[in-house]
Amino acid sequence: MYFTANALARKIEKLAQQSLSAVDLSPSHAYLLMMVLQEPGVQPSVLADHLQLQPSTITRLIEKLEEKKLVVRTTEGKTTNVYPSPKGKEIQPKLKDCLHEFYTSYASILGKEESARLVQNMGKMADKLEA
Amino acid sequence: MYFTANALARKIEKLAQQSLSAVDLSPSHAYLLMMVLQEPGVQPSVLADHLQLQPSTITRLIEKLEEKKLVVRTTEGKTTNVYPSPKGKEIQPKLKDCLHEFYTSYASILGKEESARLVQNMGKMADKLEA
DNA sequence: ACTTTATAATTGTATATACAAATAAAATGC
DNA sequence: GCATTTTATTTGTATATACAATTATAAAGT
Repeated sequence: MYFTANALARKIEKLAQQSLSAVDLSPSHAYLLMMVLQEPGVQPSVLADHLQLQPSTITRLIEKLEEKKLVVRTTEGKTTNVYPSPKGKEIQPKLKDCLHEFYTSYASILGKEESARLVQNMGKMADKLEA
Repeated sequence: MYFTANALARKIEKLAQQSLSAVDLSPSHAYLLMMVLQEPGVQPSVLADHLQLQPSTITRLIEKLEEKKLVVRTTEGKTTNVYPSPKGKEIQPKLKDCLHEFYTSYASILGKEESARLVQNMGKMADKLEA
């Protein structure tokens, strides 16, 4: 179980990286940017929740995207909002294409239904391990 | 898919860590040591193969176990052999218990059959992603 | 209103893993 | 039998993520 779960995660990661090479973003960065584009002003805590990553990790990801001038951060009191920059908005279509390519590439390898089922099962398992 | 696979891997990792706290080893170290105990003199390349990790990662894991005096390495020509140390042999029963506890803990959460099926499916998927 | 507690985000540091380059030895081709 | 290629391992460096501690602010209790 331990190895299988990890090996799969690493292989999926690799596949995603390949699909995303056109936008020069790691999978996590790409999904984070996607969320910011879909929900401008979203807070880090919300991102952490959706992406299932620790807040500190989110901070680091945002920093990287800020360096690349793809997002901007504004802080007001204890809350921070993350917005897409013009450059970030610009690459949205390309990004969407890449993410879709990632989907089709694993779906073609595993089959649409089978991959959907696997995702569902893994999710169920992850949920149960929550507690 | 991307997040689910990663989230699951991280949660499994955590669960394994908890089970292994009694032997103070990370899951990877524990499984590597287990393999060395079962096959004394095993080569890094074989370990890399079985544990599905890069050779460089195996080297790093062995280094750590050597520091802890749990294994020893001998090099002859271009091949290296890894053997358990007396201390390594000593903790074998405890290690076995911990790994079994890890198994029972996820099996109890997910059900025996369901977890077996998931492992199988993830493995199949990982294999297909090989190429 | 002031103290206490809870929440949001960040920073410092650590771990796991990988890739690419370096070494070194063995195997192969001619 | 030497030159070339392949194989095994290690080293240097980079990335992703986490945990624990810190900071800063807001909320709640009295």
